[in-house]
Amino acid sequence: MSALDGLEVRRTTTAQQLADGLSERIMAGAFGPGDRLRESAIAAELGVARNTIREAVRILELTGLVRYEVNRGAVVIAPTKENVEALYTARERLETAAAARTPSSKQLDAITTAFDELVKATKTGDTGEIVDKDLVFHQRIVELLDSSRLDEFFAGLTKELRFYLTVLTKEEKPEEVVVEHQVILDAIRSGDRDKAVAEIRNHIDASVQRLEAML
Amino acid sequence: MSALDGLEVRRTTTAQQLADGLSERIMAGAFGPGDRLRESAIAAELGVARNTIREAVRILELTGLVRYEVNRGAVVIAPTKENVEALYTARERLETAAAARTPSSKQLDAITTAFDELVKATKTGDTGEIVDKDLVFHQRIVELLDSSRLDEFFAGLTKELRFYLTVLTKEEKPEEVVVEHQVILDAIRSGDRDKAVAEIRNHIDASVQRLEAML
DNA sequence: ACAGTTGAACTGTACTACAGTTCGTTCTCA
DNA sequence: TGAGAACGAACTGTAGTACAGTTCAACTGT
Repeated sequence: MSALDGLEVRRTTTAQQLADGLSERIMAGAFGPGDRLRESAIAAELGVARNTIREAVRILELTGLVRYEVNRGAVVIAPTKENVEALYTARERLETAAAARTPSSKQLDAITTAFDELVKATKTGDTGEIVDKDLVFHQRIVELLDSSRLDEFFAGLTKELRFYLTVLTKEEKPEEVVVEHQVILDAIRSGDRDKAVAEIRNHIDASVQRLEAML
Repeated sequence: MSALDGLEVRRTTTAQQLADGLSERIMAGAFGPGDRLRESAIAAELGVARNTIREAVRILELTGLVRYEVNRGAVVIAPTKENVEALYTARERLETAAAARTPSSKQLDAITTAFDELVKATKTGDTGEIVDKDLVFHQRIVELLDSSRLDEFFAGLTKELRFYLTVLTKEEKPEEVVVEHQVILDAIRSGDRDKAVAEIRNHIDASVQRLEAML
């Protein structure tokens, strides 16, 4: 801990801040899936130049929240059946591969802590908070793979996942959320790798099915 | 097969074309790793506006070839020890997870075909060609995961890998390349999943070690 | 109903301008 | 002579304007 900790002066660009802001708004539902992001409108509203908005949107593309279509600009990704399936399949492959590995004690701690925070969040009843902690829990699982690149990739998926997870979580009782994750945590802690993999597969399959039922 | 197949008019933007062009040049070594991409210079040379170059470079960032640093612009990724390790670790996790799955006969065919093409390429002696086919072979393995999102992610890694692989391939006899891959193919075809995983791990470990020896 | 036309809205790209950063070089003073 | 300050060129980040080409929905005439 240095005396200068946290003293950091704007190590970021306007475009990056815009990207963050837009990202939040999109997830908050200000733009529905499939909507176009109109550059001039946004630029005018936020008081920045259009090219800056364009850069921000390129950053959003990087995080997977929007896709570019030629001459139509940026479009918010839509939760088609195919998208959801592709997303959850990738998740399943990563998490099960992760669960098949032997965790270090540090990693085990991290997962346990994440679970505790999830439990705490369910008590507040704040959906956003629950979703956040839910995602962190799964991120910690993926970290068992010991691969920074895959961690980053999963973090990208996470942004999209939050979309869907928010919907799911609103439909579900907090206790259920806790139980589902408790099972996974227990399986991992028990050292029974096959069980852990199976439980994760379960959890994800169930989510996909509930999601698709809604679409 | 429609009568209109292949009839497609410029379904792409200048920025995209620039990104493709720059991408090629970077891989051909026109820019060394760690070099900065100077916007005005490139814009002037190619006769396009600076903001268009900026967009092109953002696309390059998307494919992972460059990274942005605030107030320094785009920098070609450098092959530090950490980078190489992170890249190859991700590769190893994906490919071994893939090899642990049971291939469909179609997937098996695809891998076999990829191998045959690799063999053919080694006979031409053209390094670029060999590297291409090598990468395709591994891409086919990853496709065993049945996840389009992971396929795309791996394709991204591939762009970076080509860098390193070109170096490695130049140092290696074509017959060795064939043998190394033959072993993997055989293991997969034999249905012995553990062996397949082990051989892949082997192959990748060997590559990393040779690479790091060079750095 | 429907093919064709039109026009507004918007994207893709170019050009200009300037403040703020970075970084190598020169200058300064001990 | 050498550490550090000051300078300046080169470049990035952002703003703003302009315009050609595309999309799309409304309008038109048949």
